[in-house]
Amino acid sequence: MQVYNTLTNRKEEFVPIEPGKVKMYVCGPTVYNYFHIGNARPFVVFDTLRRYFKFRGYEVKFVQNFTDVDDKIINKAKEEGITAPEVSEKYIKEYFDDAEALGVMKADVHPKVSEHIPEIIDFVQTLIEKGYAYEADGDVYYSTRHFHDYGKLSGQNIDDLESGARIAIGEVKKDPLDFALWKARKEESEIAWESPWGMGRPGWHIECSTMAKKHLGTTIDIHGGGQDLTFPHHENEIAQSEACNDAEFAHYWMHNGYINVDGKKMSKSLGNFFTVRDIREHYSGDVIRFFLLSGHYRSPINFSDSLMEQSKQGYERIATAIETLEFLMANGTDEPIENEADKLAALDKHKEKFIEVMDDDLNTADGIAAIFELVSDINHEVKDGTSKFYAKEALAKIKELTDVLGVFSQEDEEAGLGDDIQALIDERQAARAEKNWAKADEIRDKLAAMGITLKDTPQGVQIIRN
RNA sequence: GGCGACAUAGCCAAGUGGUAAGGCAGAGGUCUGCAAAACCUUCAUCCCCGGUUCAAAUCCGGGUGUCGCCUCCA
Repeated sequence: MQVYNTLTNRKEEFVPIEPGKVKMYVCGPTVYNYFHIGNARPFVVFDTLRRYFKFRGYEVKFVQNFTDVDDKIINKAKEEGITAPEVSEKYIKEYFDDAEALGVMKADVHPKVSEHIPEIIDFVQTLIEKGYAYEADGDVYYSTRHFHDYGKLSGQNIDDLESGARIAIGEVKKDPLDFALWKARKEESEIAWESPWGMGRPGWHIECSTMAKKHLGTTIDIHGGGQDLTFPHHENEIAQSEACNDAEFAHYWMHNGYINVDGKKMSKSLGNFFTVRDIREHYSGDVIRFFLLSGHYRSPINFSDSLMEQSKQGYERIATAIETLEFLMANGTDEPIENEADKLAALDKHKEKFIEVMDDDLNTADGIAAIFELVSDINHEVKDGTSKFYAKEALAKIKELTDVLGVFSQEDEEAGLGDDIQALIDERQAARAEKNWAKADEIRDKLAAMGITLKDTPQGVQIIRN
């Protein structure tokens, strides 16, 4: 498999550290709010990568952190008059709610900063001992210039960076490029832990270095995140981890592109963001996921109502095919259709195509196209009805691929039809038999208003719940 | 100022040297009591200019435009 590596700015053949195994670390959310669709992109993209690796036979250990100690959380707690842990707990719960809707699987480990303070302190201590960090008034800073590889990920030259860097008020850094590993507590009310440097809390970057090391070891295969984390966050992680561990931190750095609104990056500060929670009011998590995978993960994608609508329509095309096959599994013929086995075997070319394009740096846009072509071939066959067996096998072929993308994989509970609804359907069938079209249509409209769509097929009435 | 990305049909989006995937929308048709779904047909020469090549959307050079990172940010 080829993967685009930000470290080298090109696609590279993926070679795992341990054959057959992949160790992945993906930066997770700071839990102070519902996440927006821009935040959702890396969750979905790297979940898809994880699923694809599994599909290809790898054993994957996937770690995604929760940043539950942070200025934004502290501020939110102040605003709402509750404690910081209360804020983070709430939004961790909300994260799982939205993530589940998006088909994002739970990580093998979801480490929290608050549960790794001793490890973080040890990590910082080691950096101080090795001369990469220094304490100043209860803060601890990383001496960026001591790390000779600084800038290797983002392609920045340390001297060019210098001119843009600033020392904020209250900071006591020796160099503008130095960044905080540990921050001294400013107010009594702030959440803080004891440390060799007094009461305080970890800086942002140190947590990922520490938690990745603890749960995945000193060198990992893939580190993922949004493009905006490349600098400074990931650059700093490299500086910390490689200085501390004397080992390469990650072999492959993968970054997803942004979600744009009217051509501009969606961000909290611009206020042009849409939370997944809100979008879910109008579109299912599955459709949102389908939308996110409709372009290549490194390309920016626009978000808008009409684009969501387009994605939904495309999604429906696959959904309809699945529904029809499920219907035919019960209502198709028992007799095999002509050349059934050959026709099923011929469908495998789409799976081969799917693998070919997904192997090329996770080209989900092409992967979806392969599924569309598979659906198209199946629809062609289904046009005149098929056997139950064909329907079952064809459905399995679609599901095998959609499962990798993480769509159509959630079991929708098969709630039985209410007696009243079944009665209406029976009544309509009777009306149709009498050619009482007015009455039949009236009942169909009535059911439609209740969210039940009826399709009159040669195999009988197909009932679709919306 | 430094670093980087992108520009393909009405819309979305693959394709990075051999003559434009796929989806949405639109138009016409088949099927259907009507519908829905499906199926068939139809719908681009790839921002501009120059170059390399037998051959370029794809490589090189120059423009133009859009966006991003360099500050919290997925």
